[in-house]
Order: sequence, then C-alpha cells, then structure tokens
Amino acid sequence: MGMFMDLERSGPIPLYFQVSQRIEKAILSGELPAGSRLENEVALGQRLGLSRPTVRRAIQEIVDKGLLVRRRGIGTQVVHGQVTRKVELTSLYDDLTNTHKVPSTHLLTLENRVADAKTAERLSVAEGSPTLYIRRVRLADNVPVAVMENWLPEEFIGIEPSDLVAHGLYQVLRSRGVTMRVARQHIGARKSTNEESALLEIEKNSALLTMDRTAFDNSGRAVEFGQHCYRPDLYSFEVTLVEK
Amino acid sequence: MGMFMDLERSGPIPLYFQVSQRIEKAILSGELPAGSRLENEVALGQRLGLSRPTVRRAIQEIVDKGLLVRRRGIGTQVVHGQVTRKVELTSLYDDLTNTHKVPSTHLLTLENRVADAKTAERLSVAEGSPTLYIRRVRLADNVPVAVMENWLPEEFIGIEPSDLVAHGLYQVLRSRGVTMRVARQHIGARKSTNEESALLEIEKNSALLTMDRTAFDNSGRAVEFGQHCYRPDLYSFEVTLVEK
DNA sequence: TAGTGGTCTAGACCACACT
DNA sequence: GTGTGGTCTAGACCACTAA
Repeated sequence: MGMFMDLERSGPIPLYFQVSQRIEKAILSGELPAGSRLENEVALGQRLGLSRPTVRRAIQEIVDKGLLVRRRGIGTQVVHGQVTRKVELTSLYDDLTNTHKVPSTHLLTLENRVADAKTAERLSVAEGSPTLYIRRVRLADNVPVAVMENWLPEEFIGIEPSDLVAHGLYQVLRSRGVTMRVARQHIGARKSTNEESALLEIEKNSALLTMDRTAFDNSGRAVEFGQHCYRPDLYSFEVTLVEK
Repeated sequence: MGMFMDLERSGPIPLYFQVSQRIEKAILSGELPAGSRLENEVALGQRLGLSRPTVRRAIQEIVDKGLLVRRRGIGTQVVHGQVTRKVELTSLYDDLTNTHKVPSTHLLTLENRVADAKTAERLSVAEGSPTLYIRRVRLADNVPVAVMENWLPEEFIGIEPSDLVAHGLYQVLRSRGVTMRVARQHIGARKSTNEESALLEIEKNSALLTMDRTAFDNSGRAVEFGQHCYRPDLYSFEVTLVEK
C-alpha cells in the first residue's frame, strides 16, 4: 500500500487528523475501494511511527462519518455504496455555496419583538424579553428556495439589513465572534400558505419541507431559533446515522 | 457533588460507559442543570479511581450527543435548552413502541423482483439480480402513519408475510443475524398520489414527508433500501448536530 | 492458535482562557 | 501564573473471529 504520509509533527494540525484526512481521501478517490480491508491498527501505527491510540482515533473519525466499519476479530473495512457529502452544522448559505449556486436574499422583515412563550422557551430567555426577528426569502441563482424566520436573543439587536443581504445569518454571527456548536433540528412537511406560495413562486397548496432549529454556541447558550420552509423540488436533507 | 458511583470493574460493561451513563442521567434529571459546570477531568478521574483517558472518553460520549460543550481553558458545561430524545439508527417500529403506541402492519405486496438500475445501485448488486420487494402500510394505534417500500438483497428472499405482520422489518433482519451499522438517509417532501391519500386516509394532494434510506450491516454491505412516505401530522424527524 | 479490534493505565507536554 | 481541555506515548490485558 502506498500510504507513505509526510506527517507534519511540529505543525498545529493534530497527527490523528492528518492520518484520518489521508484515509478519507483514499476512500473517496477509490484508492481504497468498497469492501476492502484497512491495514490493522498496530501495523499502521508502526509504519507511521505513531502510537496505537493515535491511529485508533484517526480511524474512529472515519467510522463516525459512516465510511468505515469495524469488527472485532475481523478488521476494518470500507462501507459499500456511493458516498454522499458529509452532513455538518451548516447554514443554507453554505449549502448553496458548496453546490456552486449563487445565493441571494430578499429581506422581508427585520424588527425587534418581545419573546412570546414559545420563543422564550426555545431561546432560554424570559418571556417578554426583547429579541430580534428576521424574515427572509433565500434564493439560489435567483430562484426562491426557502422562506426563513429567525429569532435571536437581545444582544444581536443591531444587526443591519445590509449584513443580511450580503451574507448568510451564520456568517454574520461568526463575524460577531459566535461559534455554533450544537443544533437540534426538527424536520417535517406541510402545505404552503398562499403567501408562501407567492414568495416561493409555486402553486397554491403545494407541499413544503419544514425545519425548525435551535442552535447553541460553544458556551451552551441558545443563540438562534428558526422556523424555515423549503421548496421540496429544490432542497432536501441528507443524514448519515452510525450505530455505536 | 453526590456522584458517588459504584463502578463495576469486573463486569462486561466498559467503565467509560458506566460513567457516561451516570453523567447523562444527572443531566436529564436536572441534577446537573443547564449551564452548570462539570467537575474537571483530572479531578473526576481521581475521585473515581480512573485514568484521565477513560474519563475523557466518558465525557466525549455526552458531548457527541449534544448535551455537553467543552472549551479549552474554561471547562465543560451543560448545554441549555430542553433535551429531546436522542436520535439513533432505529426503525419506525421502534419509534412507535418507544412512544407507547401500538404498531401494526398492513402488508400490501411481498414478491420477488429483479433489480432495476436504481435499486441495483443502491444495494450494490448487479442489475437484474433477484431482490425481495415489500410494500406496507404502517399504523400506530390503528391509524395509518406511513407507506413503506423496501428492497432487500437476494439472501432475504424467504421472509414470510407472517413475520412482517407481527414484527418490524428491522426486527426480522436482526433475528436473522443482521446488525445495522450505518444508514444514509435523504429527507424531503412532495404531494401525495391519490392511492397514497387513500391508504393514509388523508385528503387528496396532501403534503407528505418522504425518506429514502440505504442501510448497511457491520460488514459494510447494503442490506436494505427503502422509499417511505409519512403523514406529516403524525410523524417527523429529529436530528441533533454537533460541530467538531 | 494467531490475529484483530475494545478497553484501560499512568504518565507527558502543549494551547488556551482567565486572573 | 494557574487551571482547563487537547494531544500523544508505550505499553497492557481482554474478547472475539477465523483457520
């Protein structure tokens, strides 16, 4: 096997990450075909001059992505089936950019609102607290894809319309020093309202894909609650599940 | 803190799992409230008589579930927001049982079919190979919830109608020694056909939630491909995402 | 019996955040 | 400076699988 890796031992990139990146690349490129066996942990570690826990961690990263399967007494094998893009904590803006479409935004509403019971619960703030309310239509290559409603806690009051037209909401939050860490999503479907049909340029009473999400930053605090609906002919969700 | 744990050091349950279970329970019960800080890794390890890597692994399990957030130099804190049930690689049957509804099945079709191009690709078998085709209506408390189509590879030909009426498909597969390990899902929405409307007892042209899934066993082989549609008023998907 | 992954130890050094 | 999590080492023993 030609996996001679030039490991950067003094750089800031963890060794396990360098190894896992290399393995993932080998799988995605077909160098390690579906069903093939990976070199065992101990041998791989010796060949790379790494301890076994480090090699294990590298392999575990790929297992968690659903590309490898491990069996005790057997070995580690590449999962069959075409590989789809990995699922991450991204925004619609990122998704569209990654698929080489040009995103744009039509800002419908940007105003301060006091939190009702539902919003207060989702954002873990007191009912009646001030929040920032945003309603947008997101477009890809000038075709409307989604109608998005967001509520943000008080500290984000002050976000400008120009920010939201030029960038995605997550970009704006990142530029204010917020790092998203955890998101809890709920995905469903329903019929469109007449207003949504007009905004999304679809027939009345069409089927819509819906997603509610609460996102938390790296301190565990809720920083965004959103209710979104998508044109199902233009957007869907991919999820990879791995049993532990 | 009252986290005196009786660790079973000779039993088959890993120590890190015993610890992570105890921590998760403390969070879900409110013993560790949202925003509170967890005892640091080294101290927790000393108190429990465990090495630091073992304690780290226990904590990491909970972080991966989205209940804890770690920050270098700061500590480990409980994420805010009400905790929803964890997302796992489960079947609709399991979901319904867990919510204390009584599942049942109306078997529409059970027959052998040769794989067309799409099925062959999803199951990683040759086009024209024999496969088992199943079409069912799943009900909860005698209300129809979903119409499910499944294709299984050749070796499962021989599954009996009685198996599918009495148990979920995943139960049947487990009883034949198959362990699901990885699943790749695609979630979307569309309008119902007239036949689906009748089967699900909903209005014509209703919105449906759809899910396509390919599942792989612990050897990485595709064992099931399914196309399902759900009544959106009775079923939806929950997903927790954790940024790494 | 030989080989594999699963778990665990007892340290070490580093990067980062707060005081 | 002090305390935190992030990474890494060099072993050890065990459980499971296959020949």
